[in-house]
Amino acid sequence: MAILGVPLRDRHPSMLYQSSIQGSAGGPPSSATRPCYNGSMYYEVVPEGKVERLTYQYDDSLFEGQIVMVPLGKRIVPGVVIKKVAQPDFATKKISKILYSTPLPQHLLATIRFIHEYYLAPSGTAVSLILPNGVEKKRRKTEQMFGGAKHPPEFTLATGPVASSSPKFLQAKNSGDPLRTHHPSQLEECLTASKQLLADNTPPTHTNQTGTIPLNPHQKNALEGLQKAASATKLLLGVTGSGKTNIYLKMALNAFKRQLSTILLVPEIALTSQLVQVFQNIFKDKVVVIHSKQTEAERHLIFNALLEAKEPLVVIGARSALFAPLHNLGLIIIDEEHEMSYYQENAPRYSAIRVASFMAGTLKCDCVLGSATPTVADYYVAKKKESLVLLDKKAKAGAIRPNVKIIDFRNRDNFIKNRYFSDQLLKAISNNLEKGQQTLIFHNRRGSAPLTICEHCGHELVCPNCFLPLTLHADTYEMLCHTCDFREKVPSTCPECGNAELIHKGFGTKLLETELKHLFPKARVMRFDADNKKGEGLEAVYEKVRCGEVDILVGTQGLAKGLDLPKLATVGVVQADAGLSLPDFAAEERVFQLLTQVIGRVGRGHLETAEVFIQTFQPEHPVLSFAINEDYAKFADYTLKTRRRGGFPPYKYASKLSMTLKTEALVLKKVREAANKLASDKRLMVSPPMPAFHERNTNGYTWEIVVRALSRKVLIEACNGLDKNFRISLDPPSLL
DNA sequence: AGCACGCCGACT
DNA sequence: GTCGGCGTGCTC
Repeated sequence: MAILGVPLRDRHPSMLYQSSIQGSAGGPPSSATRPCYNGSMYYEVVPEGKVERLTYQYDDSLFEGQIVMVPLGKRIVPGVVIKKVAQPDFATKKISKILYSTPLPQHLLATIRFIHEYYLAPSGTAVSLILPNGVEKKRRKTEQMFGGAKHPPEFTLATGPVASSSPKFLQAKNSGDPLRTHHPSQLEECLTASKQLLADNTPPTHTNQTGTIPLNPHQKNALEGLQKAASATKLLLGVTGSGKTNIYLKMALNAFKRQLSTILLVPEIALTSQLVQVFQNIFKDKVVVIHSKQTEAERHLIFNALLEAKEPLVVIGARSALFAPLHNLGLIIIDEEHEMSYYQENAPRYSAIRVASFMAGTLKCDCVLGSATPTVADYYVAKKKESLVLLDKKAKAGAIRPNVKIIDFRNRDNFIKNRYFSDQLLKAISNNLEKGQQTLIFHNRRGSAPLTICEHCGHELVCPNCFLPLTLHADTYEMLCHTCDFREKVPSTCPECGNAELIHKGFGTKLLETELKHLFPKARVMRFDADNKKGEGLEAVYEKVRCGEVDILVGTQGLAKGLDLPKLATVGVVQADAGLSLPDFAAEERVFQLLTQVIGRVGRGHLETAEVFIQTFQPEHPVLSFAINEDYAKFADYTLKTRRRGGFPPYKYASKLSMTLKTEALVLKKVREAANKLASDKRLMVSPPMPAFHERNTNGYTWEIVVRALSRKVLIEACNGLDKNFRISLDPPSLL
């Protein structure tokens, strides 16, 4: 690749077999790229940080995408070489160090630019997404790094020589297989399939790969639909239990056979051990899991291995895994694509869905979005682009539709025995207790009581940092801020007037837990929410519930994801409309998603009957009936109509501009100024400035403007020239 | 992240 | 008229 150590061209050979991006974008004419032995060469580099491209000098040829260290102010920071340029008319500093001879894959360079232009984010923040923390650091030998006891379960060090071409520390661990301890689940067939595959002794490392993933006719249909879809990004709308995983596996295997890697994004890796297992059974040591428990050094080593990998891999991880430096990326799968965790809230504010879609377009590869409840915006786009594929048959024989009952919270006759739990729900719980079956109770508020006020003077207890109401936690006798974790002992008297008339209003999961323990003294009640002790994650709770150590599980919506409990007979939603009153265009959508997930927890064919009780103040709300009837299409039509009427996404592009300053007067002045300026453009729909949902914190006061336009280009242009104090959020998933 | 720059109030 | 507080923005 090089003569006398000098590369012949700016494109690394590893990029050549890939489809080139955007024609000739980037590369200078070949005459300019000829090696230059004594003169200086100049390169645009994007350093990490809130920075754009800066020009540096270097005495040798460099590849586009090479990772370097550059001086920036008084510091030396990592950066990425973007392209070679002519000598600029200003003084330049010298690139301090070359960190890797292998450059980043071309599609990631295009992605840096995309995030900058599409989200108005500084290019340097996009670079930070790609480079691991401490790329510049020397790391100890891998044996030491991965040999410790604290390393995560999915990884282990392969000690000694291994007859495999993959990097040693990427080897998947095969001991402690959760398959042996776990009960059947929605992934059962995949597990069976992968076991068969193992029995056939045809791991993908062998070239004469004959193993196949058995697909039922519906799945086969869906796969064909995906292959025929008009655009690179496709939406797989698959109901719970329809076997989307089989289709993911099949497509990843197809990519693998073509020597191409797959990235599989999941909302939270902690809840995904089964999915990881299924992929590891098929792809063995070619599976690389990226998760939040990895240390900086481990992540760095994985980055190195991916960058240098010569063979296809399957990378599984949360949002940030999308930026894995794979040179042969051939497929992106995003599971549960509606999840909020695919949006990054801090700079660069981006949607992993949109960025993945861009990457797929760039690489001309598939991007599959999977969900039973996709966002209506993604549904709308997929349908319009003829890239929507339905998978609506349950794969599992014997799966039943749960019996869903709506209970009117306003009718107190339904709540004679208890003010939070309807008589019907209580009856179902006692039935379950007799039969040794389990109950799941959902409520969206943590703590005991979300509001504490003085009856005498009306003073409300608020957090001194966030100015948000403090929540009573009766078990520890503390007042807690759910935003900044501030805590104090419950005051006996009002801090304002000194009166002892403090009362606690509303109810949270801790209160419900206490109530249930009262109502069913013999039952084993457990609570799961963000207040659980460290180390007592969902997996641990899940295991306890599975083993039958718990009769009633109370929790927030975090519980709704991924649980598969064979003895679960009843699910209760304490107040289903809690989210409907939020002043946000996506509020109904999130309630629909939650209810659908909740209903999906039961009726998986383990028991003959399954019941869901939905208590609500708005029993006639259409979103409830769409969820109960499991009718996504009707829900989407209804929601799209209201979006069109209100001028919200996907019919208009939206941007939220927020500014935080020391004094209210100052923000107000600046925000009004900007709003007036924006309003002069008739193509824009500008909301009057509003105080933010979290109006006040220690940094000052926050106000917001929402700007909408039919054209995204118009919106971008309008947002581009604004006051630098604005935080710009384009296509925000929520306007709260 | 660190530093220069500049704008405003307090003081020689 | 000068010193120094800190808020703003640049770093090739």
